Amino acid sequence: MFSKACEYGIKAMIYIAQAGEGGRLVSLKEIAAEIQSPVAFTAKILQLLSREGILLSTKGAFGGFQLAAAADKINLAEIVKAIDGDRVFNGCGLGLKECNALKPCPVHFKFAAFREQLADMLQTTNLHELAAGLKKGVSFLYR
Amino acid sequence: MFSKACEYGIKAMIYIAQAGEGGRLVSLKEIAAEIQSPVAFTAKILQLLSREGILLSTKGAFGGFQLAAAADKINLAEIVKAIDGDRVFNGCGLGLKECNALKPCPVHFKFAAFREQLADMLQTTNLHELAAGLKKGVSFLYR
DNA sequence: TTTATTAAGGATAAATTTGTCCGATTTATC
DNA sequence: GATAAATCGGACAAATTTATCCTTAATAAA
Repeated sequence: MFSKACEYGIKAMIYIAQAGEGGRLVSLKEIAAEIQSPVAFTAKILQLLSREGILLSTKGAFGGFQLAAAADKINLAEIVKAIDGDRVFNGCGLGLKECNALKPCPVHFKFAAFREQLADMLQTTNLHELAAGLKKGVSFLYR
Repeated sequence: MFSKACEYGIKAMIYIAQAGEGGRLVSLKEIAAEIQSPVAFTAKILQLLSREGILLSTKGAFGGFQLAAAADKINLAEIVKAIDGDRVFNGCGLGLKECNALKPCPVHFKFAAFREQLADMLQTTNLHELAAGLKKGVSFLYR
């Protein structure tokens, strides 16, 4: 569904939303430990998210990352788009370059409905609610 | 969503359903040309589908492939499972090894509904209907 | 000012997926 | 029996994704 990079990216953002409340900066080391991801690879992903403007980074001692907006203003779609592009939202189910209602692949209309549901879900799910579940201990970032 | 191998596999099966009516054997060469896929790679995928029992292969001159069952008895879920395994059906959206209602990842329940819809769609979509669209010229396998 | 800590970023390596090549085998036809 | 057409299957190569290493730059604190 998503690339590994995107999975790490989503987990990192959820963790930062949960751990970075009150403007506290969260370090790469802490993030990678909490989401059980390879440190250097995670660094690349956080760099990307920073360049994309949905994360803020601060260098130097006691530096780290924080969300670029309130957690309830950042949705999953933004993160997925930043890392995996819009393949998830627009890409053809059978990989055709051009696939649309006028010249559809055989599964085009079967997929359309469901792709729309996915897009809607990603757009309406924000980091605040996901972080809340984590905080309450009803959801988990590893295992 | 699906691997490239799986995309080719689905396209190949749809094409065979359409071109192999009346028990006609369809050759690898023809299939690869029609779905615009690399011949040798497609061969591997068809071999796999044959081993999985959803395709029948015949060696030798005038040999080729045919569906192992009536087109309306083969659904997309079988093909996807044969090639990509059940990752699509069971895998966690964030890549966790263990992710279930008892120990869910943060997006588990958000994904569950939609994954179910996907599984349902794949299970209820059969090759016959997809091939029909192709035959009528309302859907396409390349571009 | 020195030191420790932290992110940035380039180069490289490992793993996986995708794709190619080629000889062996099977089968129909001449 | 020889030949041509077709799949099988193993080895290899290329491309992409995932992961690592190392140097540089920035910042806070001692």
